[in-house]
Formats: sequence, C-alpha cells, structure tokens
Amino acid sequence: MTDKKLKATGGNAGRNRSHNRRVVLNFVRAHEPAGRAEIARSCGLSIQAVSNITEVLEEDGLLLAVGPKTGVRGKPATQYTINPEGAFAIGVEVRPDALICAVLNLTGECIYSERQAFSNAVPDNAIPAIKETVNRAIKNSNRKRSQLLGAGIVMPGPFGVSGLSALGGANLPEWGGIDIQAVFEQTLECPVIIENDATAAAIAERVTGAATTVDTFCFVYFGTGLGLGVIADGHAQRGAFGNFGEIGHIITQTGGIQCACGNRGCLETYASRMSVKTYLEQSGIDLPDGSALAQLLTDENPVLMEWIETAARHLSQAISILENIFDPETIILGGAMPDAVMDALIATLDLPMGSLANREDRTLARVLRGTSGRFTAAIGGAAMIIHKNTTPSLALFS
Amino acid sequence: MTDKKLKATGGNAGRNRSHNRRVVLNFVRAHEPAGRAEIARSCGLSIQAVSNITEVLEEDGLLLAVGPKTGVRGKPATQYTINPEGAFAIGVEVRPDALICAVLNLTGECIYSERQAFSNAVPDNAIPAIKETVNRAIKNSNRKRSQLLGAGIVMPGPFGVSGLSALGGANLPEWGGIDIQAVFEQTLECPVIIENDATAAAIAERVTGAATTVDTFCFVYFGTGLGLGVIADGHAQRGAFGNFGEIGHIITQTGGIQCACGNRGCLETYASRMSVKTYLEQSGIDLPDGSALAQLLTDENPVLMEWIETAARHLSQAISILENIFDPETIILGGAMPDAVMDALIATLDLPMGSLANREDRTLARVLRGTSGRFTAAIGGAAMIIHKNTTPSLALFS
DNA sequence: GTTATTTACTCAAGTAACTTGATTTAAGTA
DNA sequence: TACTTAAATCAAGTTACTTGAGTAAATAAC
Repeated sequence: MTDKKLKATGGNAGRNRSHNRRVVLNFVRAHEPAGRAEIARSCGLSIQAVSNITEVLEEDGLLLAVGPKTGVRGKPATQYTINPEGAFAIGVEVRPDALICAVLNLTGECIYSERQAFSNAVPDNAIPAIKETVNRAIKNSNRKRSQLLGAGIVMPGPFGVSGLSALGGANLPEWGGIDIQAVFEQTLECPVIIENDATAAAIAERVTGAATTVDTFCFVYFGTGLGLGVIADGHAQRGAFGNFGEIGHIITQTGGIQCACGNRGCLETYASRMSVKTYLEQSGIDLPDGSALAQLLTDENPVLMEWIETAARHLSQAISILENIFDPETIILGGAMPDAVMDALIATLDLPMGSLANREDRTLARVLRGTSGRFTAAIGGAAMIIHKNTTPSLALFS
Repeated sequence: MTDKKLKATGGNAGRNRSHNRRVVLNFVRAHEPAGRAEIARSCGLSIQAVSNITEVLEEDGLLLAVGPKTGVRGKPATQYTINPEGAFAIGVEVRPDALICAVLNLTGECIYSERQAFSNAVPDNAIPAIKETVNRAIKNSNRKRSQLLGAGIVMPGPFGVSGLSALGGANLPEWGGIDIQAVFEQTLECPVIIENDATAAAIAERVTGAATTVDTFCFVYFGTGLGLGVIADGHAQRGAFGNFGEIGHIITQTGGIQCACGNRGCLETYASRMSVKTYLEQSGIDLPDGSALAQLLTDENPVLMEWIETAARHLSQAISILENIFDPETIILGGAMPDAVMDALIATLDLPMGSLANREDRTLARVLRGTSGRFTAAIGGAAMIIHKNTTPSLALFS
C-alpha cells in the first residue's frame, strides 16, 4: 500500500549491519534454538561477525541466550532464541463499522486484543480514535512504548481506483488522496505500515501461524469479501499500486450472481462471509455472528451445507488457478470464518489431480486452514511490523 | 528451475561491492545517460563511492563515458551509458524438435541468432549439440569468450511434477532427475541459468523490450502452449518449485475442449499456437509456418477470424484474472505468434471496465504487444543473464 | 583415566568499501 | 569580470566484516 516506489539502494557499512541483523533474526526465528557457528554457516558470515551481531541483539533484548547444546562432540554451543518480551508491535484493523486492535510480542503471540464498534470511519473520526486505541493497548498490555516496533494499519482495499466505490461495499472512500502512512507515523509517533487485510493475514501466518518455515505460499482471506495474500520467497507481494490480490472479483461463473462491482459471477458472491449471510437470509435464516454459523454447521443445516457445496466448487476453481499460477508450497485458507466451517469447506474442495501441485515430493497438504477469527487482520497488522524487523529485504547476494 | 533454495545471506564488504555495481548498472540501464552525482542521489550512495564504482565499471568495459551534460548550471556532468560491446550473453531454447540460439550484447541487442532442427532432444544428444551451438555462436558473432557473461537455457516446463508427461506434449521428460544447471555450467564453462520460456520472455521484455522501465508487469507467452512470466518489483517470480506461471491450464470453460492434461476447457486449448493450428486444420486449412498465418489474417480468413474471436474471449478472462491478482502496471502479450495476429487478438479483447486496472492515473495501456517471433524464448535466455548482471538481488535496504 | 579429537568461541590485528570535508573544476548568470 | 551553482577529486576517517592464532569444553578412543 505504501505508494512510495521502492528503489534499489546501494549498500554501505551501516545498511549492511542492519541487513545482517535481520538475516540473523530471520534465521533464528525459523530455526530456534540456534548456535552462533550454525548461524554463521547458514548466513554466509564469519563466526566472529555473528558473535558481534548476537551480542548486540542480546543487549537490545531481541535475542535470548538459552542453555548450551549437549550430546554432540565439541564445545557446547551457546544457543539463542527470539526473546518474546524484547519488543512488541500493534496492529489495527480499520473497518467501516469497527476498530479492531491486537498486540503481538516478538514471537508473534497475541498478548492483547480488543474490538470496538465504530460507526463512521472517516479520517477525522478514526485517526484520533486509533491514537487512543493504540495508547490504551500499550497500557493494557503492560508494555513500554520504547519497545514498540511500530504499528500496522489494516484497511480494506482497493485504493486509488477509478470508480472505487463500485468495487465492493467494504471500502473506505473518504481515505483517498491522503498519505495515510505519513499521517499515522506523525500521529502515532512510531513506524507505520499500511496494508490490506489479506496480505496482512498472510504475513501473520508467516510470523506466527502455519507458515513460519514456508517461504512461498498463497493465503486466501475470508473477510467481508475474499482477498489473496501471497508470500514469495519470504516477501509479501504488493503489486504496482498496492492492490495485489483482488481475487474476489475473478469470475468463476459466466452470467452468475450479480456482484456489487458490476460484473456477474464473481468468486466472492459465492465464497465469502457476506455470501454465506446472504445465502442463508434468502432462506429466512438470520446470522447474527460467527458462533451462530458454527452452530448451523453442527446442526448440519441443509441450507448451509448447500452453500458450502457451492462455495467449495467455486473455491476449487480459484485454488486451482492459484496453484497453476504461483506454484506455491501450499495454499492457506483463513480469516473471519469459524474454524469448523473452514474445515468443512476444505474437506469439500475438489481439486484436479492432474495438476502441477500434485507433486510426489510434496510435504505440506495442498490446502491448509490458517488462523481464523475476527482478530485475524489486526493480528496481521502487528505481524507485518514483526516481519519487517526480522526479514532481510534482500533475498540473497548470490 | 534452479532447485537450490535461495537463502538470505549476510552482507560484507565484497558482496556489498558487487551489489552496488549492479545497483549502478541497473540505474544507468534505465536512465542513461546518467551522471555520477545523479546516480549517487538515486542510489543512496556518496558521489565518491559512485565515482569509484563507475571507474571500475568503465575499466571493465561495462560502462561508457559519453559527452558531458550541458545547458545547466554548474560543472558539466560526465555521463555514462551501458557499453553495448562490453559483454554479451547467449540464450538457447531447447525444444523437442529444435535448438534455437541467440546472442545479445549488453544493451540487449540481438547480434546473432540461429535455428536448427533437432529430432531427439534427450540429454545425451542435446548437451553436446548445445555446446557446439554455443561455440559456433561465439565465433559467428565475433565475440571473445572472456566477455561471455553466461548462458541462459530455456526449456519448456513444468519440471518435477508427478505424471509430468500428462501435462502437455511440449515437455522433455528425459531431463528429469538431472541437475541441469550444474551439467551445463560444467559443459559450457560459464554461468548458466535454466528457466521456462514464459519467464525468459518476460525478462527479455524487461531488458530490451517494451518494459525496460516497468518494474511490475505480467507477460503472457504464446508458445506451443500458453505461459505466464511475472516481473514484480524488477524480480522474476519463480514459484516454490520453479514452475511459476502455468497459466495455460487454468480452466476458462467448464466442460470445454479436452486438453492433453486430462481436464477440459483449459485456456491453452483456445489460445495458443497449437490451438490455432488445430482449429484451422479442422476446417481443412494447413498451417506450415507463421507467415502462412499472417497471410490468412491479411485475407481476413473467416475461420481464423472466428478463432481470434474465441481466443480473445478466453484470453480476456485470463487477463482480467491477472489484473485482479497481480495489480500490474501493464500486461504484455508476446511469443511465437505473428505481430499482426497478436495485434488482432489484442484489439478483440473485451476487458471489464469495472476493474482495478481501470485507473485514472494509468500511463501504460492495460495490454501491450511485446516481442514476438520464434527467437523470443532464446533471446529471453540471453536476457536472463544480462538481467542477472544488472539487477541487484535486494530490492532496497529499508 | 588419560589422551586425542572435535567443535565453539574469543582476541587482536587487518582489510575492503563507503563516508566526510576540504578543494578544484567548469559551466551558466549577473 | 565576478558570482553562483553543481560535479568531481583528494585525502583522511569510519565501520563492520574477515582472518588467524589461541582457548575452552565437550565426546571419543586407547
């Protein structure tokens, strides 16, 4: 979402230093506990360099030295893990009707969350409310502001598109034309990342979910609509204008259900939170919240079962497209849908066997369930900050 | 295709140096002619550093000092351009029936190309033939081997998939289980990159085609089948197993034409070189080569016009999916299809207006025609080598 | 139980590449 | 002609990594 064009930047000693710190943190994150010699071998650095780096990271409270590794020959290695208490990040999801906030510690555990109804999310209302929320979250989670790595603000996309408001009801059109990141960095007095819900949720999965060691995967996010986040080689894909992953409006049925975007047969008219609500309402079933939906599943409600079948058929098409295009290690489904319903959906999928994804050496299932629940996007916002601080922006030097 | 897992690597002075050389080359490539102060500002380096780097690059023959910039106040800047004669790269496309070779100079100009029929492209036959071809290409293009940056070998994917041969007739199943890159590096005695045709063609577009200054775009490649290459932020997407972009087998018509992959209604049964050939044959029209196809278009042959209409309808679906998923600056169509036919296809596309891609601030057309012709993939192979040597592998430091 | 081997780690010196600040050069402008 | 602006150079300084010698602490072998 950051509109600033990323430019290739030259390196110098200082930037190299911070890059190497992230390389080390990223390695420890995925391989903890890890000894210094091991880190050095894997990261292509000298032991001495790693020694200096870990010393600083330990002083900064980001790494924790744990008991030495025994059972192997040679001097026992001092092993390091990420220090959960070393730092924290805040995520805020801004929705037209609510403000959701989550606080994660450095290992990605959610240590605080809250949801408040919010009637009119225009900038003038929302910005001060978010500032308050963030301050309350810091206080309620018993953290020091000095340890705050930053805030991730999650907003429904797409941004900067002509006729934007035609593209789905979940948008916040009043936020157009504002440098949102700059405004929040000034207001919140900390680094800020702005992102859409699906990408944020994907990053959450990478930081603390089913994909901590998966470098390349797709995340299909059930929000009001349907979004896609992709992590490729550990890096989130953003597209040229920050609107990567608008998967909800790919057409899976020519001449199908009328979508708010103007086209017919869009995927999200069949598979999304909004879709299941509408489908049930048409049979006179009201759906106040997630637990009601889970109950309908327990009851094997025939209308819901019908919806699952239809949704799974359309989702299968989309997932097959994703497998063919992205060649991912796995595809993860998550978001604002009860776990049981998500599991039922996944079980009902019908994926073609004659596919790229049907590899012999596959170690992960083709489709997994990820983090679900209504805090997913806010958690993702915080996860983006953790991710940024533990992920080198270069893939390799080669 | 390179199976070696890319790993985040720490930086040191030496790696920083080579990174910075690529940063500078990449900047000059896209902004030539460029002065040193200008480079320094854009790349986040000191003028002194850039001065040292350009000095070395000029000695190595990669940069060329051109006349000073006048008309502005201050001391005139010594400007640099890429030196076309400073180095060269070779690309080889391996097909079941032919070996195609192209040589590019450093600015991406094709300075030599050849095509030879080849009946049985199994490794034991093809490897020595490719070695010969490469040597001949160096000789015939009057280059010194010491200036060879490397060779890009282009092969039709997908690789390493169960039941691979079921996925289309263009594959080379005998190459499974071989470390192709290592074999070629040993045989050809130079750096080697292995890639599929679509990605190679996309990189060609970035190095020397319609996308030299476009950082994020999709390239739809018409080969025997249909492939997709994506450049995101200047980096080619490869997927977890090197099989990114198998767009030919996404299904655009449920219950449609039977595809060799076992499914029905795959995109490439409607839009590909093979598809047009089959379609015309069914009406008794034989298609020996590309110029015959171009002639049919000139004649406004009704069968071909029908095919174009159908193909464009299916392509429109796919392009709409790509726009929604990747949010690219533009989508480029290229490959083994006559320019005129490609232009007719593009003119016939029917893209939804209510789309992410329909931005007000759009500067590039939503769909462009790229490099076409039967040497496209081989040129792409060589372009990959140029690209690698002029593209920093890190996007940015912060 | 002693010695050998293996591996991790530390210390101190060395090095490569970038940065900084003062200075020079060469154009446009008043 | 003198002033302003901007690029480029020179020389010294800085930073973070590497190198090589040496130490420490475990397992393995005799």
